[in-house]
Order: sequence, then structure tokens, then C-alpha cells
Amino acid sequence: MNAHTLLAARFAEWQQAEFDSNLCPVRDVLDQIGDKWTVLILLSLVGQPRRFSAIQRAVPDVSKRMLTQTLRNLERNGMIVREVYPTKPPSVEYTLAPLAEDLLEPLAGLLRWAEANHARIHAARRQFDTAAAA
Amino acid sequence: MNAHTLLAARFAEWQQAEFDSNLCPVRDVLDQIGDKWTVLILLSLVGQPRRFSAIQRAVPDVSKRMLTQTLRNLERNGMIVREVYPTKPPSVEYTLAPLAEDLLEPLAGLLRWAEANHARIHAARRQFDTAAAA
DNA sequence: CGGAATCCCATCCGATACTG
DNA sequence: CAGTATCGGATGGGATTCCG
Repeated sequence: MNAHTLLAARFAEWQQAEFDSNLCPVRDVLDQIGDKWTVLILLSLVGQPRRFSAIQRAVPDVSKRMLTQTLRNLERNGMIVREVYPTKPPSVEYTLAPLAEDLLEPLAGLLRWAEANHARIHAARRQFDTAAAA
Repeated sequence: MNAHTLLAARFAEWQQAEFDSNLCPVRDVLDQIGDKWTVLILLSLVGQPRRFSAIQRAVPDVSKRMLTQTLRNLERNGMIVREVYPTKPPSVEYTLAPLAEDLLEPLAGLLRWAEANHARIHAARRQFDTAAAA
């Protein structure tokens, strides 16, 4: 069963029986990974746990506020584990949970597609924009 | 090369040489598919072109405003083709472009993961929330 | 039918300041 | 060090109205 057939079939199923797009797994996962920092933070934790400030250095643009918020949300969803070491000053280490490890595989597929095709996308954009200018 | 190694390596590369997260392909694609309607609309077009109002029926909650906006954006990115038939009243048909067809494969992987694991996510959330209540 | 225009609210997110 | 609290601008997105 190829991807087309599968997706078309699943979509048809979701539509049936009072389709609630907020409950749909598609949106459930896309809402999570679609935000500004989640994926970059997850990637920074691949293969190595990191402390709060180490993540902030690895993902240069993220503010403390958004880093805290995104980490909390990831922890809530069972994607990362937060461990506090009661040293002085305190240090906190974040580790990918098995759930997130499982996510890496399909995520890698998506990112491969992104790298392979973002040139095509930008070309399409330029063409569309110059056509629209007329 | 497994997904972990690949992702860690790519992430390390992106970090080097004035990493601009807005330019990074990761964000480029996630910004696109992470919004509220894009993926659902793409799925509604798998295997069959549809007209504007047919898409709206297929994706029940979308407003005309957001449908128009999302379709424009998809067209701009070369993901769909818009064809106008000058009938009266006019009819407009939308078709998946090859770029979007290519995207279906990695997207299907992600959605499979979502369906397989959203129960685990909800369980983690319940546990986190009850723990936080104390 | 397939939009475009306008209004408006909700939230996202960054900047800044403060804290145990 | 690893946060929390607060503010305010930008953006997302729904509802409604109008149009060729």
C-alpha cells in the first residue's frame, strides 16, 4: 500500500463519524512539532542530554522564556525527561524520552524531503511572486 | 546511517556558519505544514482534484477566509495547481503538484507515528497534569 | 461560485526585569 | 543556573459582509 492510497483512506475515515479536527491525530502531532522551537530543541538533544543553558547555546535564537515553555510542553507530552540535580547553583538536565526517539525516524524523513526540495519551493515562490507583480 | 546519527550530524552542520533559523530548511518546511489547515487540505486532494467548495466540505471546520489563504500559500510554494474554468458561475479546481506528491511519503510516516503514539502522548499528559495539580 | 475586505479577538513570542 | 512575572507588539485565524 503506497502513501497516496493510505493517506486518502485515512483521511476518508477521519471525515466520517463526527470528524473533530481538534481530536484528529494529524493535528495533535502537527500542533506540537509545528511551533517555532520544538523540533530544533529536540534535535539539540539527539545523542546527548543537555542542560538548560547548553540547549540555549545550541539553539542560538531562542529566548529563555520560550525555551522554558517549550521544554515544559515537551515534558508534559512525554517527549523529554527533566532531571534536577540539587547542586548550588542548581543544574537541570534534559534527555530525550523513548517517545521522542521513536519520532526521530519519521521526522528525519520529513527533514530529508525539506532539504532535498527547498530549492524547488523557493523557485516556485519567486515565479509566483514575479507573476503576481504583473 | 540511522535517523539519530543523521539528525545529530545535520543539526551540528546547521549550527555552524552563522546559523539562521529562519533560513534553515527545517523551519522552512515546518512553518508551512505546521499551520492549522495546510495538511488537512493537502490530504483532501490526494487522488482527486477538488473544487473550492468541495474542499470546504471535505475539511468541515475551515472558513472561506482561511481556505483561500491556505490555498494561495500552497500554490505559491508550488504544492498545488489552481485552474480556473471560465464558466458562469466560475469554477476553480485545485490539484496536487508533483512537489506535494513527493511530500506525501514522508508525511505518511509522520502520520503513522501520530496515530500509533497519540495514546501514549495523552497518557503522559494526564500523568503530568495530575502530578502538577499536587 | 469563488473569492476579497474588514473587523476583532486570541495566542504567540520577544524583551526586560526579578528570584531562589 | 534555571527559571518566573509582566508587558506589549506581531501574527493567526474566525465571523461577517460585499463582489464579479
